[in-house]
Amino acid sequence: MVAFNTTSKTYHVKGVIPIIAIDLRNPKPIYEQIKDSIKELIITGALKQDEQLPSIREMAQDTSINPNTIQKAYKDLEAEGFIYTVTGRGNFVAPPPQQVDSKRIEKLYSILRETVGELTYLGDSENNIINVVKSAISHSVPQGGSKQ
Amino acid sequence: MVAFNTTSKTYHVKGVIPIIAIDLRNPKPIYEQIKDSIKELIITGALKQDEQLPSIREMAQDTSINPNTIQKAYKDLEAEGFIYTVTGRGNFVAPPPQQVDSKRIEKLYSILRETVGELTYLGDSENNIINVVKSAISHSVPQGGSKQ
DNA sequence: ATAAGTGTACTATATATGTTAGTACACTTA
DNA sequence: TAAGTGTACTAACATATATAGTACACTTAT
Repeated sequence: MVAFNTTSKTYHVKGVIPIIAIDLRNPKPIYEQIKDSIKELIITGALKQDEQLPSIREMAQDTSINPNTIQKAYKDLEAEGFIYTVTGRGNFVAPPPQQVDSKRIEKLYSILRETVGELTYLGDSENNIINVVKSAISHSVPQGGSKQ
Repeated sequence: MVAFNTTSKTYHVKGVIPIIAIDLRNPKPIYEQIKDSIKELIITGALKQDEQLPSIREMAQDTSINPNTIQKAYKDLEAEGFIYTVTGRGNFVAPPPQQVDSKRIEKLYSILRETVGELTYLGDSENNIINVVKSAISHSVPQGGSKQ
């Protein structure tokens, strides 16, 4: 279920989906790496609504990451609406957002502009950029719909 | 030349261009905010090649930010190729990159995919996203060319 | 009721990062 | 020589990150 060396670990859900890729050399905090991994699995539809996530203790055991660190990741994800938590039962994938979160969207637009601006400055072409964007859109799951 | 309250400052270059918007409430480190501001001015063409940036001491004075923090921002920007430094003279806007930095581009693609993925998940439309992207491209300065 | 498995809430400790403060030195320009 | 550059340190402090350990509340199944 788990494979790792000194610096990186890959953790699987249901024995199949690689849910987490942790790189201890990566300056990004571990709890952020966990958040990013789970967000991506939800966004791409690899984890479906109401599906149960590994428990804090289980994931901590299997990855040798401290339970407090896992808990922080889950707490953040719940605050951001990606998962919901039921005490005594566990953590589950939240339904896709029904309300438009304009604040978050503006924040993401800001990141988008920065990223695209630098890509253009580095000499990347509009075609290349648009292709990456369209591919990312087609691999995401909007409004709880299915994909591909 | 400077306007600020307790939590945010705006610093100007040549008395006109707002070069830096620092928000002390922002969890993003100050030196990162400085880097982002200067990168954006270079990418959008507001600062031109070989143009001199404010000296470390001057900017530190005017913003009440510690010189060490400014220095860190400049050092990073030089390492990333956005500016060049001449001891005894100052910091200047570097020429646009001639070599393709595939590693950086892949990193930016990764950020792009994450951002676009979440936007799609939040229910934003392909049209909206593409429009933001195209607008960002048109406001950037590729290959040292002029703009608009 | 009990046991096992959940999440939650603490305290404490160690380490890394960010920021400020101060000093000294080398280089450039006038 | 003086003034203005960048550079390189040390020191101190605050905050963030991660681990360790403990205790408690809730849920499910027995």
